[in-house]
Amino acid sequence: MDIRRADMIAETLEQHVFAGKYRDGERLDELKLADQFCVSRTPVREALQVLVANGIAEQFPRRGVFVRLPGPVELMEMFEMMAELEASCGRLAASRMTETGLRQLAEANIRCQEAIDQNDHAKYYAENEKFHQIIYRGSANGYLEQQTLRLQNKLKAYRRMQLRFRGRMAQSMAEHREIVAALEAEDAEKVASVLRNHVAVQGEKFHQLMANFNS
Amino acid sequence: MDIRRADMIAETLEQHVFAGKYRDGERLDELKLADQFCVSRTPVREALQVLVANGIAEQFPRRGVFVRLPGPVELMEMFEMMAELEASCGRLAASRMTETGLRQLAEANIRCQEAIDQNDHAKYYAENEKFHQIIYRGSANGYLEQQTLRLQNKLKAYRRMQLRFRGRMAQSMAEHREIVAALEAEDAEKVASVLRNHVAVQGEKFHQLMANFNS
DNA sequence: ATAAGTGATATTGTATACAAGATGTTTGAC
DNA sequence: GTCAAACATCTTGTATACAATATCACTTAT
Repeated sequence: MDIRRADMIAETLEQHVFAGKYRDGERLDELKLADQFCVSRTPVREALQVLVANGIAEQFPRRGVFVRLPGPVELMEMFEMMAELEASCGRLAASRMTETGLRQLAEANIRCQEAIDQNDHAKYYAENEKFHQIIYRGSANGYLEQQTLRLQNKLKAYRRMQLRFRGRMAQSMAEHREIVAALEAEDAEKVASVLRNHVAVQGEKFHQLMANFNS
Repeated sequence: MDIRRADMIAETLEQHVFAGKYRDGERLDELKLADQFCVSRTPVREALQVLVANGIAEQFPRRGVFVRLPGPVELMEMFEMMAELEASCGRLAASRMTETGLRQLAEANIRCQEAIDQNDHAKYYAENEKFHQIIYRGSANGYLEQQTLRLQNKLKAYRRMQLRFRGRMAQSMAEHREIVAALEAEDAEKVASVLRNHVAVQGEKFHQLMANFNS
């Protein structure tokens, strides 16, 4: 699909940054990257512009482009916004979710439960992600869905940690069931509040991890 | 500040698109733009990459970059998301807004009222914008604030129309007072719901305009 | 007359060349 | 020995050159 190498480079770099391959503030050397990707500086520079536009890197004129990883404060803010977006999706989905959507949610939940029974963290993580994405879709607002997916993707790397907490998967599962029940009852405010807390707890768990890490 | 012409070009192009200087689907000719800005294609191309990354234009490999204006459906979706974001800001601001913030809100409202008394639409528009931005700031979440500002800016051109409705300014003003009262009472849910409706009505008014326009 | 094929043209994508400012080092003065 | 200034080097920003593909017009065959 993508003939443009610049696009492929942008995508690859983005993944690398999210995967933690670069330290915060690290300079993205045009020549090195050009060498790495076996291209000239031109497509690399176009890719860097995209990273900067997406807030993944920062540019200082005539100095270069530098990786810009979110600090603890910004991360908490992102988690908080994620909770708000999910709550909004849930609120709208309460009255808009189709039968098909509800069925998909039930199916996703079954697979989540399977993952718990098998103690398969990776599977739970994947199925949990799908569960939430079905709700975004259920908002019947393509723009909101897209923006929410973007932030979900940005937080992916950090969300992964928090499942390690003892009993978190089981609790998360119970919350899923509560969410589905509220959606079936079309109780918009209930859906919103449960979802908000369900997601916000991730931020708090993450905060805990950070605190433990620093002590 | 900006030595990079590519950045200036990107900003200018963005403004031009928002100002309606291009039709939907119009191709952004690299050579013409290079000529217009008196530069080579290189900085123009880097600017176009930024527009594409920001969703203002779409790129088809080996075909070019095309302006991508939101259609009626996407616009309604954007307005709806705006209402949700404002509600979220208000919810958080209810418990976080400082005394200074509340005072600024009161001052902004005074200037809004002045604008109404003078029947000065432009002034009302500007002061109303500031009023809302104070609430974003009041959320004490820099990330959320930034994202909300971005969407507010994107919708600026379309929001302008809806003030033309008879009596809209006065009604909007009354809602502002209700919002401030709820913020002072630290009633998070009340703030959220009033703000949501206050913003959502813009989308509905816009919808009306579109319908009238098409008949 | 229409449709398919072929060639000319135009436009994008990438590489290279050049210009200008930032960085780092050496030299010299105090 | 330290600080500052001049110089060398490196890196970014822009222009130009080249390669490859899409577009369009024209021809030709059915």
